[in-house]
Amino acid sequence: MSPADHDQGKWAWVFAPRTPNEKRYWLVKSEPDVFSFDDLRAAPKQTTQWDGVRNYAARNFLRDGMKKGDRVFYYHSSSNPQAIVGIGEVAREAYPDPTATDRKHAGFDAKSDPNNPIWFAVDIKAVAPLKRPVTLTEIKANKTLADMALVRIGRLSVTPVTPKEWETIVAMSER
DNA sequence: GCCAACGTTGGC
DNA sequence: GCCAACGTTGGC
Repeated sequence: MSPADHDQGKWAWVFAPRTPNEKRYWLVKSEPDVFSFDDLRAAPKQTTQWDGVRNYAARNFLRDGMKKGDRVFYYHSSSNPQAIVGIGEVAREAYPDPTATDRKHAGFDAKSDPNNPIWFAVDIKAVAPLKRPVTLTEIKANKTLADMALVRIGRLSVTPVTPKEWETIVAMSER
């Protein structure tokens, strides 16, 4: 798929050309029992390889949308409560997901040819925890956030966030 | 190309 | 633990 394939459709803005120095925003999900925001902060260089994405829509956001320096909300799923708990940044843009071509790895996908990979990873680095977590309940209760991809397409592990949504949630975390 | 069966995610 | 909302697979 080439970037031109993203020109149409609902998410075209996510892939559209950027103005100089434009930063975009994303949300990534992790189960805290598996890898929490604190785990990320404790990792070497506070950075981890964000691999294991096996959904094409999420893959496209990750591979074609995310650029180095973009900010990401770090969301804890399947936890109590489900909430955005921290901010990270894209430390390295998309590269072939090594877990997809590793026969011994649970994420192995026989369809992914190492010479023509299907699945991609980025590196995510911790920036700072939110002053307080912003819960999914609060997000759903806020009309400004009704169109947020997190709410609309809940099961995706990588979703875009608009600047307005970003601002709104950061403000919520500060009061 | 249609669609039923199945698998996965993740909120509840 | 249940189930809604998908995406994927494979028979036809």
